Formats: sequence, structure tokens, C-alpha cells
Amino acid sequence: MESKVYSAEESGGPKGFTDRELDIMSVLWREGSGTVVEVRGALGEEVGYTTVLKMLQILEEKGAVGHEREGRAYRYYPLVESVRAGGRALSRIVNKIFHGSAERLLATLVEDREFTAEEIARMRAILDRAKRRRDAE
Amino acid sequence: MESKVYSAEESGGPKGFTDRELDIMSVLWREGSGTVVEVRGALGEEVGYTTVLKMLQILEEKGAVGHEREGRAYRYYPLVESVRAGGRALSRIVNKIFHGSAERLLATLVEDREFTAEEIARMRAILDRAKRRRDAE
DNA sequence: GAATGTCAACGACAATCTTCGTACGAAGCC
DNA sequence: GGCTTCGTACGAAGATTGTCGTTGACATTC
Repeated sequence: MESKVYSAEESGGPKGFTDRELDIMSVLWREGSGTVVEVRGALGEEVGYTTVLKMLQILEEKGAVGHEREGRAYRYYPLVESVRAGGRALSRIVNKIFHGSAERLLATLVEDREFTAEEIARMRAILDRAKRRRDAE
Repeated sequence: MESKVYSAEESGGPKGFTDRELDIMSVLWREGSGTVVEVRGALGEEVGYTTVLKMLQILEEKGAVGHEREGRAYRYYPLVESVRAGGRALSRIVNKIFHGSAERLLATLVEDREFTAEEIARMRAILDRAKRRRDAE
């Protein structure tokens, strides 16, 4: 058997993803894994097969994904969690664009989108939970 | 007199900023404006003068900044608002990383940082305001 | 076993980004 | 006038991204 997941070492710098890279990571996060054909399909087949393959190879070199053999093809898996990537991206935005103010980020977020009453309630619940956690210390 | 602000046309695609570009935009947003020397100073002088100048010229070509003459030097101004850039960056993250769920984004945000009671209160106020605005329609 | 189809690997290519070195012009100084 | 200094403009070099075409290895099918 040979279900080992090959991957490049996740060395020093976990930089952000470019647009195309993010497209591909988004598919892998959503679906859990994917072959080249599957990822390309999820992207609407607007890019060539070899392009998707190349991007996956680049992402693998960066340590963002790994692969294992599945029949004749490779199945790729994300190696960085979406939440961690999201956290880094958010940090960057808060610091560089909103000058460290998460409030301003939230204000922009709620201004740009329409939320249902339920969504707002759940977001409040998230804050309340954070507050209780904070107060408990 | 010649206080006109020269700028490239802000044509179609206002894409995101790369890391270095964001560094520079961040300075301009925070300070309001800056000469090459000032921006470079704010960046800790870790990059060469001509590098900063070049980046500003590229940003100008993209329509992100404009400049006017000040003595012998140029003073650069941001032409895109930080809030708009932030909104675009947030959209990208919500869609590609959090699969469209602003709640999950918020959850990640509050998990990654420590907030004071006041901050949490103000963030709740932001949500309450959004809710009232929503209910009023 | 020859043709066809599937799939990864390799390498090429253009487009950025990021970094500067060098050149060039204008202002001030001696 | 000539020198130095301050500042921009130009262009080049290396790295990375993103796009494929082509090739070659295996399987499948006739």
C-alpha cells in the first residue's frame, strides 16, 4: 500500500495566496480534496488541464497541498486549514487597511452586505460568547 | 499655481494590492499623503529610495495614487479609499475562504484576537445598528 | 498488438512584481 | 561657471505567476 501523502516541507514563510491559487484552494477546502479534473471542473473548465495541474504543483511546492495516488491519477488535499489561511488574511487586512481596528473591519463588512435577522443574531451570539470567555478569565 | 493632482484613469479592474503595494498604500492611508522619503521612512528604510518611487509610479499607473508637486519633490495621495479596498479584500476572503459565511469570518476574527470589553460592546453596537437599519425597511 | 485515451512531467512563454543602478535635470553653493 | 546634492525617469535583472503545448508513460479497447 502507498497511501502516503507527499508534500514539500512547510518551512518558513506562509505567505498569502494569489487569486488563481486561492481559486484552487477554495475548491479543495470546500470539497475536501480533488483530482486535477475535479478541480478544473469546479472552476468551470475555463482554464486548461495543464494549468490547473501546474498550479497544484506550485501549491504543493509551497506546502499548501499534498497529494496521494488514486488509480492512475493524483488526488490533492489541502495541507493548510482554511481557518488558518483566513486568520492570516484577516490579520493582514486589519493591520494594513483598517489600521488595527477590527471594529472598522466589522463596520465595513456589515455595510457592504445584507444580513438576515438570523445572521445578525448569530453574529451577536459569537460576540457574546467571546465576551463571556473574556470575562471568565 | 499648479496644485493639480495628476493621475492615470481608474479604468476597469480595481484588483487587489500585492504585499509591497499594500505596505505603501497603508502608509498613505494612515498619513494622508507622503513623499517618497516620507513613505520610505515609514517603512523603516528597509527598501531603497528608487524602489519606493517605482512602486508609487506603478500604483499611480494603476490609478491607486496621484501626485502633485511640492517644491522639487512629489507628494503622493491615495486615490482609492481604504474602506473600498478593504471591502473588496473582505469580499474575496469571505467568498473564497469562508465560503460566503461572514459569521465564520467573524468567528475566526474574534478567536484570533483579544478584545477589550469596550471593543466587544462597540462591535455589538455595530451589529445592532445594522439590525435596526434592516428592520426599518 | 495497434490505436486511442488518460494523465503527469517538462519546458516555454508572457506578464507582473520587486529590487535597484544609472542617468539626467534642476537648485543651490563657492 | 563648475560641483554637489536632491530628486525623478529609465531600464534591467531576478523571482513568481499563470498560461499551455508537447511528450511520454500506462491502460483500455478493438
